[in-house]
Amino acid sequence: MDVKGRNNNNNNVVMSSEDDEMDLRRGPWTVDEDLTLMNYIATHGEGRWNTLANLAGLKRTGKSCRLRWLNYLRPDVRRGNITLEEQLMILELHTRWGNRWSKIAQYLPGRTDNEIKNYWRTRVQKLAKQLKCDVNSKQFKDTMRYLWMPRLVERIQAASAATSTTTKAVVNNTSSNYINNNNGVKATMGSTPTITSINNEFVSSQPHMTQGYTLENSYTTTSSDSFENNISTISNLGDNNNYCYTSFDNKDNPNLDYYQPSHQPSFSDCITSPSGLFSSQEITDFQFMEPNTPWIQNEDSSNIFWNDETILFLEQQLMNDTM
DNA sequence: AAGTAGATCAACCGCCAAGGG
DNA sequence: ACCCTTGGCGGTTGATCTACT
Repeated sequence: MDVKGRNNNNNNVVMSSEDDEMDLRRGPWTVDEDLTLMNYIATHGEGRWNTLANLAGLKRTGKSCRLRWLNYLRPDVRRGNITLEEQLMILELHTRWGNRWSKIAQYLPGRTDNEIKNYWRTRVQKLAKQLKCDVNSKQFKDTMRYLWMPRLVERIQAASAATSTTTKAVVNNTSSNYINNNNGVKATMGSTPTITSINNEFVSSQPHMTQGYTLENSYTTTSSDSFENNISTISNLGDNNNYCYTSFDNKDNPNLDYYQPSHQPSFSDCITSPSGLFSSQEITDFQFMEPNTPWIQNEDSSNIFWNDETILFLEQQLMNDTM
């Protein structure tokens, strides 16, 4: 991943006069800063971000450190395309909670609120614009619920059916990309530079990094939340048509008549992988799986969902509705 | 090859709530 | 009750990437 963002000009960081006095850095983080932050947190833990920034010797605000850690450096942050299942989950949760991105992110393992927010703004709002209606209008919401989401479920099934026969081969191919031993865990992505954890210390061989993540620790729930006990589980969608999309059970439960639940797996069953393609053991084998895997990037799943055919279809449906 | 427009997403901003003194 | 610090959130920006002409 390239270091990019605001004020990125060969690491020349723009500072306000106030920041200049404070000697605070802004703009894109350097690899050295990342390593400093990661190593400090590995040793001392997170929290008390302003103090942390000072003690770690980072010329950053506590807020900036917190954001960098939560959105980018955290080991369980997952990167890469939003999967079809995740898209469905986002649409579903957004109908329930609106723009409460952090809340939505809680149900998408490894995804940050920032990423979901970006997804929504760039994809969903774009589509609303293409359909010439307001993203918050009833018309658009109905279109999502009754047209997009069922269609998305179909596509998930279709994609899953196509890939299920090659799952094992994929596992074998992908696992060869990793080095995982007792001394260090290394994440690789083609020619992408790496950050390696050796004896609990992060080092970088090249000036960029990729993210590893563990799935099993990245999705948590609490028994006190009745909604979470009835969490919608969007998973196993391609499992011999035995897919499920179990509904929210609260009184303000959205109308989910676009799905056809066939069985109710346990919550943990449904979170081992977004598509349920791998067993728990197979997932465990990928402690540092790269994002570029078939069930994370369903052959550019965004295009499957947002292609011209789909847009045309939706436009026609909307036309019919308004006639 | 160069220019351009649109898409992406890391990072920042401002606001708010919680908690402690 | 008030002030200050901290953490968290949603909204926004803008540098970079990518696709297209």
